[in-house]
Amino acid sequence: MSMQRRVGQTELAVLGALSVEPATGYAVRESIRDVLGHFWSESFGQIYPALAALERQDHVRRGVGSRAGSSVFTITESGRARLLELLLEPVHAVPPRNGLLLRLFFGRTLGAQACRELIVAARADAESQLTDYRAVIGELSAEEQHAQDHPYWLLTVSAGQHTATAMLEWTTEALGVLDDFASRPPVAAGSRDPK
Amino acid sequence: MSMQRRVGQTELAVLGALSVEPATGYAVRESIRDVLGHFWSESFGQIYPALAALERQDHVRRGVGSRAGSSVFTITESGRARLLELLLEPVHAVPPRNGLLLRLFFGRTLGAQACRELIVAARADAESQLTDYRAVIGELSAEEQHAQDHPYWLLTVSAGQHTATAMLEWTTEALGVLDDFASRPPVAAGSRDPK
DNA sequence: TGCTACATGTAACACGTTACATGATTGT
DNA sequence: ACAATCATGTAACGTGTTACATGTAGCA
Repeated sequence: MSMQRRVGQTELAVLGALSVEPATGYAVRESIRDVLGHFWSESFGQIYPALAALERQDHVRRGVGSRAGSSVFTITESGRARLLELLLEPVHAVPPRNGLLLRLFFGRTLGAQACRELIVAARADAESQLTDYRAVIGELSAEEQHAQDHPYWLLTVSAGQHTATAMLEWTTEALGVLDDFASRPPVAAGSRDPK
Repeated sequence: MSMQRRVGQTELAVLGALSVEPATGYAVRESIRDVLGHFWSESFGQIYPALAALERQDHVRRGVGSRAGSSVFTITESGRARLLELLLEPVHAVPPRNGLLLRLFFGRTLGAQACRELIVAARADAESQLTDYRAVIGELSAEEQHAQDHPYWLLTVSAGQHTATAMLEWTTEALGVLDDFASRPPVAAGSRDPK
């Protein structure tokens, strides 16, 4: 009944980050960006208020940091319980908003050339993602700290790899389709059967 | 310099929908839901203000509908120009927020069983999507109206198929990994090499 | 000396959903 | 008569980003 402010998913991400190790707000954002970056993001504008709220509820405790004025937050027992509670909550599906596919859908208006460029960019994107994933796997195998977490972390990387590979294959196919178009004489107004 | 209200991507989706055929606000939402549903969504709260703004800028024109009080919006020439302009704008990448992968990342805390359930649900999701895509392709080949658009529309469906297939394959792999865990005796505290 | 990275926080803004208020039309 | 669907619009709310204001610490 206590009207708790909903910080929603941010609370989960922040508590999760702190469950790995204590950190400043700044460092929380860094680790979310660097470690969860492929499937999650948070901004300072969310993180600091979330930390303040978590502190009020005693889910994290504020300690003095190495630098003047900086605070190191540590997750409490009640924070770990809260984290589990949040993890067990149903996944809130975000409504899809894919700007690339939206543009492609109106490809006739946009023009085949511009579509081609969009797909080429998507292809480059998928390739650079795959490079990133390989690097992440390398870093992961070369660390002993959180060995028990590794199988789960690798699962999330694998999801990214599957998705990026799928995008790569799709762009190849799509470019083929588009090239077939380009090689066909344009049918401006009337392509009805000539009786 | 005219301080135009940013309706952003909604403007693009609405103009796009109206570029196919004139429609009421209600019908615009229906077609966005039914046709672009796999990669886009809009709510009434966005659509009606967007239509009003487009009308003010003369990008659409309001006509009387078949029902009392209903308005049928038709895209104007300036509206088509605006649509092309919006289509040419760079794709605004949305920051990633994948609740499934976030939970999986903290799988050690969440527990192997709950992770399994999440993945099974994701699998069912991917399968139902694939069924949908096949149905969409069927409907598409059985219509002559917008034949010139079909290649582009099929491209967006193909993207969905590639992604859903990738998810399906990933879930299979992930369940395998998780089952390997479960069959191993749990290592609660000390798994250091026994000297 | 000055740049960059570390660090905290707030305020303004943009965006999007949900719920609400209202009513006509169609079919049973 | 009543339910479902079509139809329009607004208001409240939640959430998330960006920009701003402020300052410290390390290093070249």
